[in-house]
Amino acid sequence: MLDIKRIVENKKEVEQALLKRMKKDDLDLDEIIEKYKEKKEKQQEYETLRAKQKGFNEKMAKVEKGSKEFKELIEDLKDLSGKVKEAEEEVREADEELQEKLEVLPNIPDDDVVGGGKENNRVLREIGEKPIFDFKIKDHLEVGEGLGMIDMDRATKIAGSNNVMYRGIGAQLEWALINYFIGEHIKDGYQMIMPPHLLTEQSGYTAGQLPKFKEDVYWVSDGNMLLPTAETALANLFRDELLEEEKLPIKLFAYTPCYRREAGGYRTNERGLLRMHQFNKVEMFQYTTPEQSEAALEELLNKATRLVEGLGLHYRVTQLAADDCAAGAAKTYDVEVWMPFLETYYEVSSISNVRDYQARRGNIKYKTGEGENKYVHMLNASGLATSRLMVAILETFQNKDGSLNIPEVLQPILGRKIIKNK
RNA sequence: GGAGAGAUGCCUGAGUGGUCGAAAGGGACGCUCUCGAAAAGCGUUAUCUGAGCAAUCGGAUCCAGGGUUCGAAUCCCUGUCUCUCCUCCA
Repeated sequence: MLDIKRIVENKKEVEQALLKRMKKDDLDLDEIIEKYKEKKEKQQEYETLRAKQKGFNEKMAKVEKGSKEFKELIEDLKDLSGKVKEAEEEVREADEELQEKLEVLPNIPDDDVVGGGKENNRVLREIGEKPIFDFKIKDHLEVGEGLGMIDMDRATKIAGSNNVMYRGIGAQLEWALINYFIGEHIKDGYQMIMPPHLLTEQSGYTAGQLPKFKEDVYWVSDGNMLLPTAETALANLFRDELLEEEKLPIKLFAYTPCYRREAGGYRTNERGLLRMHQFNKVEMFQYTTPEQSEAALEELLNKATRLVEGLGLHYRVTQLAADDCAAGAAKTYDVEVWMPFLETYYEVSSISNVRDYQARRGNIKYKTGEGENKYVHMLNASGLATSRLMVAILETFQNKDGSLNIPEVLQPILGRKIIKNK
């Protein structure tokens, strides 16, 4: 949610920034400003009438109940009461219309975010090198199924298509990844959260997934939704709360499965574990003051890249163009890992500064030293998406004989260096 | 799942349909006193929002949303949450 005052006061500037991620035809700030003015006018009208009405209260209390004067007053006031109600209704309508227009606007991109969509994403750096194989490599499914780590057929049997089941050492490896990330986040002073997976509609709204992605999340019969990412839970922790400035930044992380309908269908080449209805992800999250949020974004990016590096995988960092960022994000980095078989990079972490966009929706503020209540800034970052990394690991560390080397950092957790068929 | 009770300011807690943004106590903060502290006394102590340079004036908020009424913290309905008892359980 954008600040209506900012739109009114800096229309040109806001418009220019939003055009980096919106088509001109979809953006009509004048209409919004018009609505805002209309609402304010109606509000004035209502308040004047209401003040008048309240003014009579004292008099009514003093006048004897059954008296002639009393009855006459009531007749007059009935008329006024009707007007007050009408005015109130008009304010409500105008405000609703305003909110509707306002809440679909995406966040204002940061100055250093370029306009346009995916095609304008910028690769900032590539780390490590593409592995070279002296044999014909298999894709991750072949490696994983060959070693009995993944059982797609039975997963599909019990849960339908686009589901996966890890088995034996495969399940252990996935779990070891999660453990590795958890350990690193705890070392860095992040607090671990285990949130509920079934969230209310309101939570989806605050996080910004609703109403836009209503079709993409799973709904259960009592009206709650299955979280599509732990971000949805973490972004709602302090909803309607006033935080203490000294407590900021608040650094959190959570491991949860992420549930997504992926209703739009699958790209045909996204075989196997690349896109699933349920995948594992560790999510990092920060609540900061506006002054702290830029440094926090860099910190989160560093954390994410360090984890990938720890695994010994080749990756690159890109900065997303305005229209490729999630609607709430003002600036987003992606960490993309190299998938040797597909010969493409795939996102394993998306690191976003949402600034006060979610805080406005969720009414999350902090008290400054001067006693002023200000919206917090919020940041989210995968740290990391384990199911995707599994793909990269299976493809990158495979050997000619079908066995798989285990990344060094995971060896102590798993108690072995290599996975092979007996 | 069944039965009942409740939701009021930073906290505890009172509240009659009108003069209630709300008693009282506590806490916190400030001042007086003191070398300092304690104690005591006095005072201050919600948020959002509109107009105004300002003093100030107006509106909203007693869980949320509807309703009744000239007027609602107070009455009615619905929802949410909390607590107690029973039931069921990992």
